[in-house]
Amino acid sequence: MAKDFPTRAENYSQWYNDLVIKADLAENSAVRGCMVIKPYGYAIWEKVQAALDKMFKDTGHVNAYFPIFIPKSFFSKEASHVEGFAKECAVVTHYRLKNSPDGKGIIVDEEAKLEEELIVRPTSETIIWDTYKNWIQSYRDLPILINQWANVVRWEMRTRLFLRTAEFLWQEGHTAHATRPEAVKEAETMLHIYADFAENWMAMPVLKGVKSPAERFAGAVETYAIEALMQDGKALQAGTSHFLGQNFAKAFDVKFLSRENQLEYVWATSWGVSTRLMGALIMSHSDDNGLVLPPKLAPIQVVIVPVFKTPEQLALISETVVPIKKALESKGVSVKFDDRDTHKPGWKFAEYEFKGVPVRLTVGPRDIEQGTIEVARRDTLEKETLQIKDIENKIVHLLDAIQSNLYQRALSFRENNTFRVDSWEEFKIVLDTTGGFISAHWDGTSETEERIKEETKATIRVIPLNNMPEEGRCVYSGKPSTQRVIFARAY
RNA sequence: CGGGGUAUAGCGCAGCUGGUUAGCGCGCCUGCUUUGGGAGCAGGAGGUCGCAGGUUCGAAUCCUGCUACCCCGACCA
Repeated sequence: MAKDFPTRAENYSQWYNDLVIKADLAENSAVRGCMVIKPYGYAIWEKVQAALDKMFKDTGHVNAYFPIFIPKSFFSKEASHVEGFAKECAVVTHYRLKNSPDGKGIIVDEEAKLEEELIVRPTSETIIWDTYKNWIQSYRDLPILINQWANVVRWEMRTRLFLRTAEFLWQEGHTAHATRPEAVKEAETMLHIYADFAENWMAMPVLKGVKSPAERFAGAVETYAIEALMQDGKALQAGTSHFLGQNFAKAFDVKFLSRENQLEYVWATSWGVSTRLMGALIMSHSDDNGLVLPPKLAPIQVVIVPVFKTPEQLALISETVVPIKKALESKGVSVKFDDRDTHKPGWKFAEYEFKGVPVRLTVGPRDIEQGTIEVARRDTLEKETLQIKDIENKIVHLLDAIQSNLYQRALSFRENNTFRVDSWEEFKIVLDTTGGFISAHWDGTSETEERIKEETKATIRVIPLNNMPEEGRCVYSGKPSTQRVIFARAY
């Protein structure tokens, strides 16, 4: 048990906060609401980026970069978009500072006021569509399949490391298409890529679906989302993909001549995942002993801890261990051999366990004598002593086993915490006891959704894709319903 | 932006009904013994007590103003 670390049962929220800090992932900065992502946390993010970036490129997308500043006037061009973001924008109004007349410090030079204020991007649809206008004249210019990796700013009232910060890192894809079906298909393709990444890299099962109109992205015709269930029974929106229709094309006047020589508006999508995925990753697998990382995203997959008293012993151990390290690395496994003599083995065990390193190998004098090695896995905390022979292949298989065990564990947690509910009483009981996903009938109106939110803080997380039609009565209003939707309290 | 709270060593805190030299735990440094689950002992370094002003012989302690942060709401990827 890690010292000075709360259990999940004691206080889930504090457990999360402490974990992020003590596992050295991130910390609060001098700027309110903005985090410093520390090297270990950033290394995980880089793995996330690398995997996603490859998936995007494999599906024909290319990267580009657009400005961090957006002229204020751009924002007002799409009505629902501005309404959605206006309340959380950082605005640049001046471009120069000067020495304060009273000699104390430095002040804004009022003479250096911008003609037009600049918004620090909360998302880039507007600047990008203003740009696409110049790039698109013909159906031959389409599709445009661009992604950018960037930082964005949303001036949130209350922030939490990774889950909600005023500045965050993300990728945003912005595509332009000649036809509606092609754009819809793009939005769905990207949703499936996100789900694939969540499940196969993060080992995090997700529900795929569309958002209700009330939860839809500002400016979208349809918002697709992947939704994951955290260990405390709350839902987390892990990624969104939007079919934007022709809303932005109309707002920015982006038209093209079709094959039929018709002037038409362009169809659009946008899609994104953010550093919030880090929060999802942490809350999906970690335990009361600290972080638990799926091998595919762990910066260090295997750590080797030598047990030694003298430099001679360490040299002897190194002779055994260094070839193992090289053999593993040649199989694409990242290995750290921690031969520091400034920390004791017990300290290192605790340290790497807390940081979620999937596999730990321990080699000491006993092992050298007997040709063995101790293998400890982080997910189950099991230890066993194995013969060194063929250890590389055993480790590679173990990493795969850990990856799939984490997924299975998270999947059964979700299954055990998903409830089919048919009465309002039961609906409230589930929320007040276990939490989790609630599959219930909904009459399809925003009024009912709003009432449920007011009374229980639960919202519709997704209307699942490929939902089976089912006659029923709305769990709240009792009105006829044609399908079940997923409710939960959410982050 | 409403309601509550806090500010003292790198971190977490005590001291605060005015009174010596501001203390404790963790961490850090040195030495010796240790090293297979966060070692022990000894010694040591580290502070404009958030900022500005006031009361007083004397202020971390009392008063006023400011600032920052935290918690609970409203808002949210």
